[in-house]
Amino acid sequence: MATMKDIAREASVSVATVSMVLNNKPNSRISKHKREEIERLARKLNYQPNFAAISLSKQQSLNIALIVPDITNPFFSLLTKEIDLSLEKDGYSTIFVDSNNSFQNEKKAIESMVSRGVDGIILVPSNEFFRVDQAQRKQLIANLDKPFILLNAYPNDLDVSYVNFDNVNGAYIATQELIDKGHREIAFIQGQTGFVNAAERLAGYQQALRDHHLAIKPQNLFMGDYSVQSGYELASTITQRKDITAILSSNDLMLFGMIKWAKMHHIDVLHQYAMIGFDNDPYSEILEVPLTSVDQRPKAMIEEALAILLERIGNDHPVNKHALIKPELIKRASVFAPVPTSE
Amino acid sequence: MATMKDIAREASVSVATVSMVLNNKPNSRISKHKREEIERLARKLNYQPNFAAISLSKQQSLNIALIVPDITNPFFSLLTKEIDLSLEKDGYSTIFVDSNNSFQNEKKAIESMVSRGVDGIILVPSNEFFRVDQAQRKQLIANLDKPFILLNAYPNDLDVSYVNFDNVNGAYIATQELIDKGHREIAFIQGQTGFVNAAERLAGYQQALRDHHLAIKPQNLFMGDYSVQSGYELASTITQRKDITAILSSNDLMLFGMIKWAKMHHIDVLHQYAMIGFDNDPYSEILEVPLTSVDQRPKAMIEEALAILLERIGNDHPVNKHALIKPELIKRASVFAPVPTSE
DNA sequence: TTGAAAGCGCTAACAT
DNA sequence: ATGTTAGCGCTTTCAA
Repeated sequence: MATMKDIAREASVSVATVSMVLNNKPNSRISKHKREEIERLARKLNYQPNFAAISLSKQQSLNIALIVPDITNPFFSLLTKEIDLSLEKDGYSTIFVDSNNSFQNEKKAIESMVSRGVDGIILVPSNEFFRVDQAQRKQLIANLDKPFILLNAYPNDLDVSYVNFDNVNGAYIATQELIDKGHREIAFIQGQTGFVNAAERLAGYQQALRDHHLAIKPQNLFMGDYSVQSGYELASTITQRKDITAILSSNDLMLFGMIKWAKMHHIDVLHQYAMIGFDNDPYSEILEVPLTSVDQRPKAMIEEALAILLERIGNDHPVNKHALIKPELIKRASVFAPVPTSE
Repeated sequence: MATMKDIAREASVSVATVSMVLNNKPNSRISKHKREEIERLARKLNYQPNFAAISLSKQQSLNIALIVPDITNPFFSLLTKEIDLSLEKDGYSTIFVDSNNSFQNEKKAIESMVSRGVDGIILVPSNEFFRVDQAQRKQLIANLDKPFILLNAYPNDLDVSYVNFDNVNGAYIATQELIDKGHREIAFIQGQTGFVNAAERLAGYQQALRDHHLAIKPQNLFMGDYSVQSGYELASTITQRKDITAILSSNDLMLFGMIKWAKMHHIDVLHQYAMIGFDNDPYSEILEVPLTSVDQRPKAMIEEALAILLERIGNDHPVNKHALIKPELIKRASVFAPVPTSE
C-alpha cells in the first residue's frame, strides 16, 4: 500500500507538499508541474489515504455510529438503509450496531463507539432504554461529548437532540378514521408502559375518542410489546369481545400475530374487525385484506436527523435541536364499516 | 479524553509502562504497586483507548466491513444481525454498507473499506456483481490483499473464500417434495440468468424432475428477478396455465407478489397451487396459507463464514476455503396434492 | 512555492 | 522491572 512518503520520494518533494496537493489545499499554490507529477504518481501507485492516520491527526474519523434495537424489524432496516445511503453521499461510513434490544448493549456500544472516535452517534433506542432507571440513562448521555441524536423516540427526561415521528397525531388520525367509518368500540393494542412511543400513541387514541365524545374504556385496552408473538397471545382475548368492531394496534407486527392466531383457529378476523396498524410494513400489502397503516415516513425522519447531526458535527456549540415528522395514513382495505356480530 | 500520557504523568511512570499494564502484557511483570496505581488512575480518568492510534500502530482496526445488496430484504437483515452480534463478541465492529444492488457501489465500498483499514471484508454480492464483465469482477478481487469472503454466492470464476447455501440441493428437495405429493406440472419461477444463485436453483429443479423421469418443459419456466414486483407481473401468465398444479419459486418474495396480484383479481391462488419458496421469510407464516419454504440456515452460514474469515485474519498465508450449508425444508400448509382445475 | 518538524496516541524493540 | 526511542501515516504551523 503506497503512502505519501512513497510519492514524496519518487517526486523528490516533501511529504507536506504531497499532502497539500492531494488535499487540494487552496491557500498555498504549488507549481503546476509538481502538482501534476504528484497526481500522476498517486494514480500510478494507486495511492489510498490511510484513514487511521488521518483520524489520529485530524481527530475525526468520518465514521458515524448507528445503533438500532433489531435490524430484522422492517422499520429499522428501512431506517438503516436510508441512513447508510445518505451518509455515504456525505463521505461518512456507518458503523452499525444491533443492540439486540438491550440497554446494556446500547451502553457498551456508545462507549465503544466513542473510543473508536466516531464523529457522531445515532441511537434508535430499544424499549429497555426507557425502562431502566432515569439515572442510568441520564448518566450515559451526560458523559457523552460527541454529536448525538436520538431517533424514533421522545426523550422526556433527557436533554438531547432528537427526531421523532408525531405519534400522538398518528394515533389520533388513525382513531379518527375508524370513528368516521362508524366504529364506537375500538380496541387499542398498546405497547407496554415505558416502551418507545407507547405512551404517545395511547394519548393520541384517547384524545380522538374524547374529541368525539366517546368513552375511554379500560377494557378496550390491550397490552402488547410490539412483537408478533404478543399479538398472537392477545388474539383469543380480543376475539372473545363481541362488542368490539375495530382494532387499532401500536404496530403492524402485532396485527400480524393476531392474524396468524386467527388463521390457526379458523376465525376470519380480517373481515370481522376493521384494523389499523403503525409502521406501514411492506408486508401489510400482501395480506388477504391489505392493512391500513400509519406511515412514519422514515425518509423524512432520517433527512431531518442527519441534517441536525451533521450540522452539529461542524460547529461545536452544542445546541440541541428537535424535529417531529408528520404522519401519513396509508389507506387500504382493512378499514370498513362495523360488521354486525353473529351473536 | 484521558490518554496514556495523562496516566503516565500522574503515576510518574513512562507511557510504555502504562501501555504494558493496560494491555496485560504478560512477558514483563510490573510491580504490583505500580500496576494497581495505573489501573486506579485509568478508572479514575475514565481512560478509553484511542482506536485510531492503535490502528495506526498495530496496523489493525478491529473493524470488519459488511457489504449487502439491500438491508430491507429480510434474508439480508437476518444475516446482518447474526454477523454483527457475532463479530461484537470477538471484539470487532461492523462497518456496514448497503450497496443498493449496484456493482459500482460494491467496488467503491471495497476500495473505501481497504482505505479505512478494515481487517476483513464480507461481501454479500448483488445480482449485478455476477452480471458485469468477468474482467471487472476479477480485477476487483485480484487487487485485494485483505481477508475477504463472499457470502451467499458461488464465485464460479473467482478464486476466493466463500460460504454458500447448497442451492442445488435446496431446489432439489423442494421439487421432490412437490413430486411426492403427486404434482407433475411444476412451474419454476427462476431468478434471471446471472443472478446470484439463480442457475443453481434451476439446476436442482431440473435434476429432481429428471431423477423422477418427468419432462423438463421450457414453458414451465418463468423468469423473475427476486422482487415482489416481478412475482406480481408473472402472476397473470402463470394463472392462465391451467395444467400447472404447483409452483416452485426461487424466493418467497416473488410468491408474495403473485399472491398480491391474485388478491387484487379475486383469484384464490393460495388454494389452487401448491407452493414452495426459498428464504423462509418470517412473513411466510402469517399468510392465509402459510408457505412451505427452503430455509437457508443463515446462522449456520455466518458461523462458517466468520470462522473462515477470522482464521484468515490471523495467519496471513492466503488459503481460500469454502463451505456449503445444507438446506432445510420448512414444511407448512402450502404443499398439498394437486387441485383439479375447474375447466 | 516548498520543506522541516512537531505532534496526534499508541506499540514494541531495545536498553538499562 | 521499567524507561527510551523510533515509528505507524498524515496534517499543519512555522520557517525559509
